[in-house]
Amino acid sequence: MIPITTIERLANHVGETVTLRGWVHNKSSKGKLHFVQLRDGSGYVQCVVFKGDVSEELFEAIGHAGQESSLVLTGLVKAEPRAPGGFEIGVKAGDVLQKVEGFPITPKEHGPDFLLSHRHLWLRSKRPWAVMRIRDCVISAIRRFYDEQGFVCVDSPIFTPAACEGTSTLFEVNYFDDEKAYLTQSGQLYAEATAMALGKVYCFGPTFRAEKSKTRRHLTEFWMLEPEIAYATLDDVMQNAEELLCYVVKSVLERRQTELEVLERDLTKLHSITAPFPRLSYDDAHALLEKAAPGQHKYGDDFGAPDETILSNAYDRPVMVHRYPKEVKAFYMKRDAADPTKALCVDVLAPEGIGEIIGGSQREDDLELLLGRIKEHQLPEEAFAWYLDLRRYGSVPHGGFGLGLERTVAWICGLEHVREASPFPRMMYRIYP
RNA sequence: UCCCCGAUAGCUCAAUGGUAGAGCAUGCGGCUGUUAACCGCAGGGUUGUAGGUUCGAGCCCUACUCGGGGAGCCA
Repeated sequence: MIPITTIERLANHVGETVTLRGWVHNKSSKGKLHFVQLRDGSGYVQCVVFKGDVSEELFEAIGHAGQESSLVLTGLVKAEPRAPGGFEIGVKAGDVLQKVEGFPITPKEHGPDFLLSHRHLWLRSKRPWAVMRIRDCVISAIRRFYDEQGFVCVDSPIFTPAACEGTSTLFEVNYFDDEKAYLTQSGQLYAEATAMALGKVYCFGPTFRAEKSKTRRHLTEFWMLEPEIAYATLDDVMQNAEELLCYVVKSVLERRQTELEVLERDLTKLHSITAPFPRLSYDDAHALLEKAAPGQHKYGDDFGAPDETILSNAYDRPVMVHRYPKEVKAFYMKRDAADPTKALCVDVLAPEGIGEIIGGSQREDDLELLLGRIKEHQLPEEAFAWYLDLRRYGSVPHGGFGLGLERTVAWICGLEHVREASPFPRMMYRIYP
């Protein structure tokens, strides 16, 4: 009985005859010899078909099988230095399930519009393959990290009755009677409720922003991880974020080396991601900017994209900027007792121009102060009644953060644009496929 | 919402206002070590849409549509 295996596991089968099931990634023929670059989802391997080794029919069929033809091949696994990847299959038998002609995505250059319109097929290319496998590794590392620390995954709802922060543009859903509903823009408020119930929690799910943003850092729909920790201070939140990022990067380096090579990622940049990350107060960050680009940043304003670029380029690892002026931050953030003009918040800026990958804070835990802010921001008080209950019954210091999955993956993979970090990216002018 | 850029063969692009081209892909043929193979032959076009200027528009002008990059805002 010939074992069926995957390309990923070929190293365990050298010298054996195995069966692989996959697709033609590329092919070049040299008379009585076909080189088939086979892909099966787990990897890529070269299969060599000599005319004398297989039936006349199979040799002909493989000769006419274009890119993405589906086929099953059986052959001897050899270590072969001349082959890409180091292994090669000496094909003895097989079957072409479907012969394909004219697969649109050829091994040549393509523009972003064409590729995005063919995303369902583009995913079969090597780059997306590597990115999706790293994305998966990031997700599982995140879950493992929190699982090991005793966090409970409790997901927040996607439909919400009101805006979380009251500022962003939301997607309206017309379904619920007599009441407007929206797609969530953050699961945080609900995570605060579950943190009061279960202690240490996180939610991890899709998030929607209807902002008319058109940059390489923006998606209309993206995945966000939001841990929330009861009895945590801002320092605890920063430490947790730092540990998480180190754990995730280490995990990718250990488990996805081949994929990082496919992406030609500079590994030294990932190896330097170790604790401690630089911690910079807003005031220090402003001073740094004044020195680097005098007059560019106005004290009191939030940092713009050019400011963030300067700040992140100053370090070889993510930089944590904390204690922003309260005016530029959300209503639910607690004030710094040492300086009431500042909020106890932190933004983590990834290196290499990806920008903010984490935004977090210690939350306001005082009922009266929180109520005052809701009024100040002219938010609908009724919609926040349940949220205020959390400060009415056993309020404690607590905090958490939100991590943008696609931005994190884009940073780790060294991608130009976050859209490549999403299997089917949704953007302002793109909903297909 | 604002600023900048683009749209020509399936793809990536070229074409001084004067016969619309190349490479790749596709099909057929050749080749026993290819790595985006190579060689030969073949098919492939309402130049995004609508209007205008001109003897003549892929090229100049106007509007629109679609897309890309960036700003603001954010993860």
